[in-house]
Amino acid sequence: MLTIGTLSKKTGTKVQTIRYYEQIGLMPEPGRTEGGQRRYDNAQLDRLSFIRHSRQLGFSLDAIRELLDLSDHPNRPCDEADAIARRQLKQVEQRMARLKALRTELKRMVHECSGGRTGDCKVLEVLRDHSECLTEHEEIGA
Amino acid sequence: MLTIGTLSKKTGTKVQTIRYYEQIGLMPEPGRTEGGQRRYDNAQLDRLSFIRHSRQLGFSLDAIRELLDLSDHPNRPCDEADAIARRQLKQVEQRMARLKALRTELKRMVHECSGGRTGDCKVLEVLRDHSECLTEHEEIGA
DNA sequence: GATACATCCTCTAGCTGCTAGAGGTTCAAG
DNA sequence: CTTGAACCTCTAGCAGCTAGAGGATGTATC
Repeated sequence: MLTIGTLSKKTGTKVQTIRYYEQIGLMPEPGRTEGGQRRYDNAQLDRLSFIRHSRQLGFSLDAIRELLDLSDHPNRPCDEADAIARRQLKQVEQRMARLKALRTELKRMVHECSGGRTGDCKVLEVLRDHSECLTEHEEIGA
Repeated sequence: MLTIGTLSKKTGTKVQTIRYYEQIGLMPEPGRTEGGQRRYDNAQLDRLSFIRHSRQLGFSLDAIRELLDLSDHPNRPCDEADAIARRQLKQVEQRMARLKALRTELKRMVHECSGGRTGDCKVLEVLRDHSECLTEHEEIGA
């Protein structure tokens, strides 16, 4: 029987976050002591590890909900899990492409700054005038 | 004299967002008509373009606040603007590195999935057991 | 059995950066 | 003068947590 604190340490998830996962139905309601404190078993530890690892790989909580559901039904075909992972991969690739364009632009800004007064600062100038950019970049909402 | 809608179209910023920027003090309070509607001038259009462009380059609203302040004082040395841009560049590079590790892992997961039942799905298996990962990856909070 | 104190509990509010909607007013064209 | 698009304010919501108040519990030690 594990306390929430132990679970927290074992998975690297904050105590508050574990309670939050329970609240949104991602973690099941655990057993309680007479005094009302949560006690977990190993299955729940595994589940939290799964969640945590999926988060590290960038999956949304909604995607994780689906993945957990699939994981709970070993006899279903796994196309769906595969599709979710592919979707995630695609997203990651898109984000990388956008970041690449940003990096180019930022590098250029920084390299051209000559260290004078803000009045002639290349960094600020570029921000003032998008037409000075070589690449299209659209980071907002990434 | 520009309406908020015109400003919105010219900069690609939603009307609500412009009002939000005003609320948090990023945009100045504009003049108003007798009836209470906002009217902007070109200086304010420029300012919003600056904000918008900076957002596209991934700067936080706090960073933009600093950059705007620097831009308003052309006689100060521009080291600071340069530092903010360098910081941003560093962040972008860190995020790219993290995404790269993720991509590797996701690719591997997807390629190894043989299309059977969820019980033997490689995707789910990897999520269950971090030790199957080749790389360290820590996306959370990216 | 008493005491200390770390850990637990619930609840509310806050973070970033918007976005959406309700319910009502103003402006400009015809 | 009427219509209808665009404006106004206000509140609440999104993801995914995180922090803090104010109090109860569990366990180790004496």
